[in-house]
Amino acid sequence: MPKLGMEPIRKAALVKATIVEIGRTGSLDVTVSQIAKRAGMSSALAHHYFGSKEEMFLAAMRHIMTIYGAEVRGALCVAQTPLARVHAILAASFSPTNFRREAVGAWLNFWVLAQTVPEARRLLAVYQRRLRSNLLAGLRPLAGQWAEAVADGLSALIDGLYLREVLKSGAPDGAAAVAVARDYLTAQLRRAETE
Amino acid sequence: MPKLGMEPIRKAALVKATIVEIGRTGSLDVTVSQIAKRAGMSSALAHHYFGSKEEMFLAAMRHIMTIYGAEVRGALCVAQTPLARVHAILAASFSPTNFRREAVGAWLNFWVLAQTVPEARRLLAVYQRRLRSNLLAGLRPLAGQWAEAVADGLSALIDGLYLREVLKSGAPDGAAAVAVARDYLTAQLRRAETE
DNA sequence: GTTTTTGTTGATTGACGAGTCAATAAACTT
DNA sequence: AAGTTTATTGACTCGTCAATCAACAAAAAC
Repeated sequence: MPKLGMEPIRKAALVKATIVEIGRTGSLDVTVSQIAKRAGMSSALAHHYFGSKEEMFLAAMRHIMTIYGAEVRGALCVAQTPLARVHAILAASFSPTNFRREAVGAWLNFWVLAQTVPEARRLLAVYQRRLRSNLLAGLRPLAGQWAEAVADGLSALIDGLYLREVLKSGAPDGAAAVAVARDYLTAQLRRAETE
Repeated sequence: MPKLGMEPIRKAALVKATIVEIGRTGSLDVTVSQIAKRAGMSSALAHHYFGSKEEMFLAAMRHIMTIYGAEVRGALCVAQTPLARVHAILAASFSPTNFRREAVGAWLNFWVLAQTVPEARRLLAVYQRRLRSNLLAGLRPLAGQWAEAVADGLSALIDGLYLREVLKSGAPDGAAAVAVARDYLTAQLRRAETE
């Protein structure tokens, strides 16, 4: 049976299954067996490819971040004006993808993981730096010397709005979140103009 | 040995121990035995007073919320002007209390819990409504018809800034978070004035 | 064609943990 | 004084689970 070159396929399947299982249970309390079963293999094989459960979590985290990063890049490359670039980031941050159960479970639990696992914290820091620099690229032409302050506020607001949307009862409303974020942006830009 | 009237004492000790253990491990992966040991009793007794571990978590969550609520009330009652009231809420939200390891662990993990445990979600909704109404009381005289929008943005910003501060490497900086939030407030109020 | 590398799993190990139970003992009730 | 309620725990049940290992199979290398 052994086809060669299975490693990347198996690993990808495990990463996907890990994210699905975290989404299903809403916590990191998922067993390697559950993950392996969903990925169509034995738990021993999962341990063979990733040395431990923690490695699986970290790989899953990397994958979630990669997807988010790709979405942002995709939205950015069609944006022509600085303002459009910022709007594109907002749209990508509150896209339906990010509100899927698996993504929500992943983000919330990765925040928990980042408290204690240095590698998880590092990954989160990378994401935050990238978001900030993407925002800055759009904001500098718009807000000049205030660009940094606006970028800091806006990136925190993005996380906060996301948290609100995913934890409120009822379906999350990405459009509403975008509206609040744009409102913040408008207020800050108007101030930057008049000062 | 059996003194009567131990129930409230034991329960309080267990709640406190639960929060400490969650803070110590950074996750909900704490055993009833660990909690009971820290609270100075057997795990059987812990099960006797709270029927299950989940009940302990929920009691801990209620306790954290109560403390936060008390801090906000305390700060509010010395504030004379509407603006001072909003500032008081910001100060309370980013007080050193909330940046203690135990509080951080509690909040992050309660967000995770709120995904799947209805009672946890309810408690979080109560906290959010209270925060919003406290903000509104201060904002209405300042922002008039825009008060609601500003309150929504500000409360999300509070959560987002908290998340950033606790997950960044290095000690959290409450003052910096307050500064960003005040900045947002200033920008929104200026706009409300001129429109 | 034998050796090495890669893929794969069933079975096992060794540990831990939530919740229950029976038993003990002190304090209140009648 | 007998009975009831409250406090308390050691021991136990029943289950789970991460990680390892031995073994087998097929492809590649030599």
